[in-house]
Amino acid sequence: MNDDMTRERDRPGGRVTMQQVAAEAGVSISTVSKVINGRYGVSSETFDHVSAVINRLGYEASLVARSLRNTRTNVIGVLVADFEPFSTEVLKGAADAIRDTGYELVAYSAGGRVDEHVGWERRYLSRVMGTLVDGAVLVTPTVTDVQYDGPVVAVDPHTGRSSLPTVAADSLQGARIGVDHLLELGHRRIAMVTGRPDLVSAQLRERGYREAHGAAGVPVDDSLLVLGAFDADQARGAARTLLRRPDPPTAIFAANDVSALAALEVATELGIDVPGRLSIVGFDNIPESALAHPPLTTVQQPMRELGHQAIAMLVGLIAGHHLEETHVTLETTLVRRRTTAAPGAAS
Amino acid sequence: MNDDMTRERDRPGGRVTMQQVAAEAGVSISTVSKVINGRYGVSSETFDHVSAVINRLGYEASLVARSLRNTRTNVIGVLVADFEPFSTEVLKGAADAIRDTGYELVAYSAGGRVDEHVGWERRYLSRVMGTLVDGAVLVTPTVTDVQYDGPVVAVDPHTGRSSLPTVAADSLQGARIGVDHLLELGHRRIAMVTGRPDLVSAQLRERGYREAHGAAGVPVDDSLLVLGAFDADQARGAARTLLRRPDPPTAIFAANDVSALAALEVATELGIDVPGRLSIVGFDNIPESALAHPPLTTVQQPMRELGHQAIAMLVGLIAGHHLEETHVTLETTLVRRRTTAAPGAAS
DNA sequence: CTGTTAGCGCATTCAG
DNA sequence: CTGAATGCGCTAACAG
Repeated sequence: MNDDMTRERDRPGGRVTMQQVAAEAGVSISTVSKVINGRYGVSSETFDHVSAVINRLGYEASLVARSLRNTRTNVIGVLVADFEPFSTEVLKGAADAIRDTGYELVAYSAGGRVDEHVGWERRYLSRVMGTLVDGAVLVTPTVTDVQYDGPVVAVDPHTGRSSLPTVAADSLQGARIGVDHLLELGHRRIAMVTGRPDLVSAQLRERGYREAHGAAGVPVDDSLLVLGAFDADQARGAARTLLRRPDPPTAIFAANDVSALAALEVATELGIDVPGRLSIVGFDNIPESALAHPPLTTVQQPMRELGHQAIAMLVGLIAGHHLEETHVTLETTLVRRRTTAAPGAAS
Repeated sequence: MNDDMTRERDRPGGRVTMQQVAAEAGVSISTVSKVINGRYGVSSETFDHVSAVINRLGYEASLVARSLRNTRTNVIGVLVADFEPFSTEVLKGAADAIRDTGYELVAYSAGGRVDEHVGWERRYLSRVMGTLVDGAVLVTPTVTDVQYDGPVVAVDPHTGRSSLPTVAADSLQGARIGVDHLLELGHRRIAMVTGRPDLVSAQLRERGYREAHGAAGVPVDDSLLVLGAFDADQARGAARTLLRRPDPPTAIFAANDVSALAALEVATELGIDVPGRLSIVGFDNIPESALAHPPLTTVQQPMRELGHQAIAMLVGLIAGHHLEETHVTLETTLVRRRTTAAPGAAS
């Protein structure tokens, strides 16, 4: 602890302000501002002097104060409900895309306490748009009335007609190939752990599930569809319900990998061999899915590419460009690993 | 005159301000502020009326303006050089830890353009500390003089004695078990693709490599140590140098998984069978490592736990608690997959 | 070339 | 109980 009063750091965290730089350099605040922003109208002598003081004090302009004053901040926001595998993959793609744009990236999350208030994206948007960030990418937004007139792009968006530009994977096609794979292996009792009903992606996956059955002439048993809501806990419950039935399914198609991994966990817990007695197919191909035992067969969606595209569109929007495509859809592919086999192929 | 009363939404993004709420409700700005912050001194009548207007307009306080005014923001910052596998895993752990704290999380990155200015963390810190965030977690900071007196915790920190509290995995022990594994398999010419020399973790991994050799009585050939700097491109170059030697090593120990994966790529490219003619061991166990062909044998460090611990320490720090341990070290374990075998075991 | 002034959106005194 | 005034750190007009 030093008692010396020579330092005038009053804010916690030891922030140095322009005020202090100006005082130290013996000039006015606005002169410091000019030096920092490289504005003309400063003698090279003062410039050097002030620069030296700035370096010595380690001054750096407060993002917040600057944001409040300026319209442009040069920062793009990625708004997520939580940092989980899907959103972080999208984030990696966004980071990749932003590298050459000159923008900085801020990812913002309320820490998963989303259910408290449906419509978190609306609140987040109000909080940061127009001040902290120049534009925002919304990852899996839930509400239907995000009628925002600023530059905003949604990834894997909600139900309902949205005026927002969107980027999403082709969930319908993806579910088709996932369920077709199971059907081709000979499965006839295929259960589904469904996703969050408010998300378009979840609805399409269920539709794909039904269409695949229809195309194969296999009737759908509606009691085999259980809500998993893209949530590990809920999906575990759903899987338990399914697998404890007197007539359990021979396969489970899960609306996302987190749910599929949960189902795999439950199967192991109940002593059900996978893929011997139960086949499981997921959706997403999050990196974690390859780490499972056995590694998960899943429908891959290009998560990073989703983030990449969203940033590209957003940057165009901010620049005032007109978007060619306002609703971009990316393809999915099947990744065969070890959780699927023909039914009754007990090991 | 009252020209400013007629002002509509001038900010882009359609942000609603207190100004507009006040005008719409026919009250003053300070009354709106009181309603929002639940301050006493407002009649329940006005309270209800103003609340109604707030809901109708969808008003939400600007994070930026509020940050500027208040000392506390209830937001914690995670500052990263880039959103890559390691930092995003730490981020997941941080998100997990923050769930019950009431804090929100902001992850900030300059978009990988770090090399332009060494010491990015110093700048980031100045930008956000004391205004946007109440405290910060620094992921793999590089400079040696981050002498910040605010609540800051470093994950996998830099070289030199740091006054900052730190959280890191036991790199020395990790490197020991990784190299021991190779030694036990019978390898005697083990190369190492080293990490970023400015990071303590990288130095310890090299030391572990040397100690393992010493303990086994196997001399170290210094020409077998090549700089990879935790960077994919650089590691690829290093691996190429190593594998094109007339007397190539029979195994490579890489300072992190990104480097190991790069080495694997080069081996494939050169037609060298892994693990038949070359064994590879990585460090980190990022999710991607299991996706490789063949899946990577690696030393796992608890990346999420790193983030979790850092947040726990930071929250304590912000609350003014005294830290029990200022330098936390977590254990590592070996994950055997398919990139290691006895030397000369050509397939 | 430099300093003074006026806010950005909000929370907090302190008068009325 | 309510509103006008002040300032957080900064930039952009405008004065000197």
